[in-house]
Amino acid sequence: MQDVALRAGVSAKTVSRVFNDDPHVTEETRQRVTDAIKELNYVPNMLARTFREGKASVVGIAVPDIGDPFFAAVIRAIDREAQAHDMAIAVTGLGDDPHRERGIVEALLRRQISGLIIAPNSSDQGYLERWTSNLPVIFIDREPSNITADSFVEDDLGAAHTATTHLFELGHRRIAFIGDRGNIVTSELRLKGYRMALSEVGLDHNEDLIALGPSEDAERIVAGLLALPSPPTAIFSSNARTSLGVFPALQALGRTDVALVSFGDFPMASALQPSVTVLDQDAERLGRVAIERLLARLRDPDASLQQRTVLPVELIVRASSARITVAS
Amino acid sequence: MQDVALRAGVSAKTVSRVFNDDPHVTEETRQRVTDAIKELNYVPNMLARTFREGKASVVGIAVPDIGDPFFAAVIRAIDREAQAHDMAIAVTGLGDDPHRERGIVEALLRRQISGLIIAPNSSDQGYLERWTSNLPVIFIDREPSNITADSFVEDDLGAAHTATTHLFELGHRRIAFIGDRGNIVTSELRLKGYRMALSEVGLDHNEDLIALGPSEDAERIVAGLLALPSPPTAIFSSNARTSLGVFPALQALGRTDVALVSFGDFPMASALQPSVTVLDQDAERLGRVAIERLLARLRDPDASLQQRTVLPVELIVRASSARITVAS
DNA sequence: ATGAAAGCGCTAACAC
DNA sequence: GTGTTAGCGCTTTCAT
Repeated sequence: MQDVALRAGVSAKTVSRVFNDDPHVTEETRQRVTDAIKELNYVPNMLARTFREGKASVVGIAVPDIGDPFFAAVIRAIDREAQAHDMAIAVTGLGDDPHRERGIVEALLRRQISGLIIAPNSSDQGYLERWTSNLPVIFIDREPSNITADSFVEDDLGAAHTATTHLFELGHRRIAFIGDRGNIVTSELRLKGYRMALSEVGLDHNEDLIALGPSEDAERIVAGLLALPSPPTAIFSSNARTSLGVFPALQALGRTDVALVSFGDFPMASALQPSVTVLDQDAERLGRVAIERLLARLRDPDASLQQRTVLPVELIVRASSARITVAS
Repeated sequence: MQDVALRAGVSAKTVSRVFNDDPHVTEETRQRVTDAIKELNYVPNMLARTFREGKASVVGIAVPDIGDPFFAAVIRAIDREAQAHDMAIAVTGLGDDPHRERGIVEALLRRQISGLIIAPNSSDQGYLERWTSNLPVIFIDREPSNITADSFVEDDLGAAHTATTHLFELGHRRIAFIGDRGNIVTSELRLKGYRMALSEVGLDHNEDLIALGPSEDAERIVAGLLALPSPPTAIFSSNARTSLGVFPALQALGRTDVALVSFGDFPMASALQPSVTVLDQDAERLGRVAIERLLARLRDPDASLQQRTVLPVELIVRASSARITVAS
């Protein structure tokens, strides 16, 4: 910058002014500076600027798995909006181990990001307390624990309830629940919705029909369920990751007659045979509302906004839960 | 930091030393400082540190579409490795318009990132010239244009050739090519491989069988192809995005008898009926080699490493290109 | 309209 | 083993 100033015969401050479109610069001076910038190929050092400002214009994003189509879509939506506001996004995958969450997230926070959007993995975000005073934190997909912050979550309990009831109404009486460990609290809510629905219609809780395990084990889990003395006639797969394993497993076993509902849409769900009934979460919208709230908090940290927002989840009925005859 | 120093009765530099595990500190002093840090809840300002160093320990990643399962997987692989090296990743989506590439990428570069991994969209990266002198830039998925840099690309031409030949050997004589505009150069290479294969076996180039258009239009495109006087008996879909549209389109038309090969694997490809033959690109590996090269360049900018690496693409034959009778 | 000085938080270089 | 000084590139404040 000094070089530019020298070359243009002005002070560093004037160069700075030109860059920031400060109106208090003569057109002529501006021109001289602009030329010098061109000639020297000068590029302002963003790092110095953000350092000075004490905040990087970067939105931090932490999700369990960047590769998950759902989160990938969320990230894309956030990126789009961030770009429009000259902000960058720093993304980090939390991975499977809840104990690593804190370390990974704090590594991000140390970078003085201007805000954080997080889909947490662990069941305690108390560690964020010390950061939230000067940093907007928005929770998505999952409620925060041991801390208050803005959150946008799906109606896990309600949607699971809807799906389970849907299967019951089709005549199913033995409905299995398959979950993984990707996101413990969310899974629990969905399990709760499932249980609640069964209770309401007076179906016994049959714990054998509840199978939790890593999504890679889907095939084994499905096989186990179907080998039960009283096998399920329907499966509620509690997230898209498991569904990606459950469907092929059913297919491999030649048991596509077993009804299936997936919590979370996934690519090709409608093209499979049978097409798969899903609870659609609308990742795009989730990302959008999260970044919008983040920007709103940045503008006015103390604005009184509804803290907890539950986004509706839509049941898209397809062939995998068609009204078919159910063996009793 | 001053506060901590004061409280511990030492100088700022000593605090810095403690943080950086400088061995030249008495155990006792170290303890006092550590205590003070705890008490004051002091968190070192990453921004100041990186500013001082002149480089942010951030890997920039620019891809056409963050939501694309392929790129999402690449990003995940990079993130994993970056985390292990205490680096963050700043991701940005290039979008559909090649003209916006430069602006979006330079916005990233201005942040003094320590390296860039880019899957470019436009056909001219000359604008990167001025940056490459102090910044390692790694191209993935696509060769750079008008600039030399490390690159890791798939064997687009060869794989397209393989797929086309594969279809020919199954007896197909009218093989359509469907492409989109997501990544122009890559598409062209694949088209070239397709044409080359057809030439070699002495098949006329029938331009009617080559359909380019946005992947959202897949249904219309497929319908158009099948409505030709001499419709294709096989389709080569030149990327996963289009395949995601082509398959459902074929299904909707009740024409799953038309053979299909997809350049790029996609979720559920093996569970569809018929399961879809794909050219698998191994996103995971691509991300890994890219970040590894980036780190190598960071360590030694002038190391002599093979600049252009072509990664093999594997043809995974499934039912959609089974040896079936082909109407002539 | 422009400039001079000071400082953001940190650390390398050099004392002591 | 510890402290002092200086400066990274920029912008805010206050002069001029």
